[in-house]
Amino acid sequence: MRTSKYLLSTLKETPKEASIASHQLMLRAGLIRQLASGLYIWLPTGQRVLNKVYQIIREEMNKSGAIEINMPVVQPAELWQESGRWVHYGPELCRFKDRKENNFVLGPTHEEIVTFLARAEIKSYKQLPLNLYQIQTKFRDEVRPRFGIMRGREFIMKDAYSFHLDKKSLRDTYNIMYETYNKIFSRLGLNFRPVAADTGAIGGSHSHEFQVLADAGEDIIAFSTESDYAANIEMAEALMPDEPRGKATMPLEKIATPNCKTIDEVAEFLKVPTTKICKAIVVHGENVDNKPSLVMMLLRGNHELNEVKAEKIPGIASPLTLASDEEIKSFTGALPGSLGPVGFKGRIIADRTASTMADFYCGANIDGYHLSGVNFDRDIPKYEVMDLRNVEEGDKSPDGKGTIILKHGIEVGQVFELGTKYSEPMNCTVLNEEGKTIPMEMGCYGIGVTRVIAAAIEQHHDDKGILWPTPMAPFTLAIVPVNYHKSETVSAKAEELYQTFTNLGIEVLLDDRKERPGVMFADMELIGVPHMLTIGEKTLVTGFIEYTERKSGEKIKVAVDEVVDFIQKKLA
RNA sequence: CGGUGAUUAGCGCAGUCCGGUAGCGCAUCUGGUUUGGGACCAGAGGGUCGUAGGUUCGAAUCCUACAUCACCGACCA
Repeated sequence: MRTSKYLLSTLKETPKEASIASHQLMLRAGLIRQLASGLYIWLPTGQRVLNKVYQIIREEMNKSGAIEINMPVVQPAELWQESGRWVHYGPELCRFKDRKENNFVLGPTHEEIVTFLARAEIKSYKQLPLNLYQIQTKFRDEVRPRFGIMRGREFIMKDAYSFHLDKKSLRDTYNIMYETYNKIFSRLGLNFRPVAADTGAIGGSHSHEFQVLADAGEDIIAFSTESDYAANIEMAEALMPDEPRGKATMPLEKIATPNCKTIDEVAEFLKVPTTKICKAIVVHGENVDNKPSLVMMLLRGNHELNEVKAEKIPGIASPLTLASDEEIKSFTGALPGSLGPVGFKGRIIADRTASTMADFYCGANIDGYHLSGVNFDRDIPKYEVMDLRNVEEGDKSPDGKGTIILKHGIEVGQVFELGTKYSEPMNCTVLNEEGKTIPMEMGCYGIGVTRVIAAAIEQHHDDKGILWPTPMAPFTLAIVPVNYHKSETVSAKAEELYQTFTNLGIEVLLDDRKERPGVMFADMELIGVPHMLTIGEKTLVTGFIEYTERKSGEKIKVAVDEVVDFIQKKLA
């Protein structure tokens, strides 16, 4: 490719809307342009990177035995009604009507469609197992799209769906996909970790996420200092503290805490640490007489409620819903800020750590008052104990080995065992060896293709621009001729090398613009071409061409007639 | 969904308080000089000032509504 015939579209200045490195660099290097919130156009350089990622994913997916298909973005609502997600998915699912007033959705994922396909095409266990994949556009109407391509509304995903006669076969394919994902992300040059994960809106039982470690990541991953334990914080179990609960020594007393709403305010006012205060959160439980019952969750003052854990508790409304001020007032007599378990008439669930507190402080269920000297059993006769909180750094690792450390991660892939979550309601069945009709076991496996690119840049950049891992780079070699338009020697050599390398199948970008060298160097570095040859008349007459490695910035003088060998060795 | 802020040339911004010919830097185009790290000189083109109303002789500027975009927050009791 020649820059003169290409759309380079680099920017000298950083657009103001971009706050993280990958977003800034993707705009500056001319990979993407924003069309509207969460919607992006892929420019030629970005498209080349996408193609690289597609290629690697296809190679590894095909090697794993998966078969490529393509399903529509626009999907009929009926299938979503069958699976139950028409009601359950929420406003992220973009719905619309066609001219005949039929309901449709823009596919945020494709379980319904692939299940429709499987139930029509697969009749016998002899056709199983089968793993189908596609690389295709998804639309999710995110509440808050941000960080450029990292959380867009429209994005490209590789999604695979596998079908099985039994759970063992499903687990086999799950393990194959787990290994395939390890291979794909390794080939892409990412520093990543597979971690135990929640199944979220997709549903199912067993799941891992593939997380690229980067400070800009929106997820938090819990690792053990000693073992290979790794889990999304949503899933990481907080163990029961080793130290048993202390004895009750203080009497229960009511104390005025005017204008103290938050734990911090109460702690400040009473001059006690937040670890001595009990936090009460009231959420919706099961419906009673068509009205939600209220459930109080208790946490130690410095801990955070883990919504995923809370939502999974039987009898808790899903999605997790906080009770409104009015509901709380009419049930307890007080507003949030003064709530506590003593005298609370509903179900009470205490976090494991909270359950070991003694002589603690909590809201009195009277506005402006708290209680001191509160103790379980004595003052709170009936309560359950469960794991409700987020783990924190320094907690004991759930596998008993070492302690927890937390890191930010960008989720680039996830693998699920779905079981029969879709096949059962959608009647996707097969005849087994005994001729009996049974629902197929299903797995699903996704890679955020566009997000992979943002994640790679987060991990690989410097103050000059992107440092692509070679397999992802839009071009492998840049040729920068100095005075291309003046010096016949320079232009002849540049053209000759351009032809030679192109014929060798190397992706070369020849910068034949009428620009000063500084401009060309800056652009090649910004878009992150891993290898660069600078062709200048001065070095040429002394028999050398200068090679620069993007990553290290190291410059090497290479004899003119050795340059082709030199580059080939570099790329080997 | 809540909070904050923004919207003026392709990009980054000034002008708005105090109404009176729409500006600056970069980018673009032309000519010239330059050519190993984002050059210089001279000239040129490019704007429904987010949209719709209103006030006024006159609105980028004042008022009202709406839209779009960004950032922060969403477990706080």
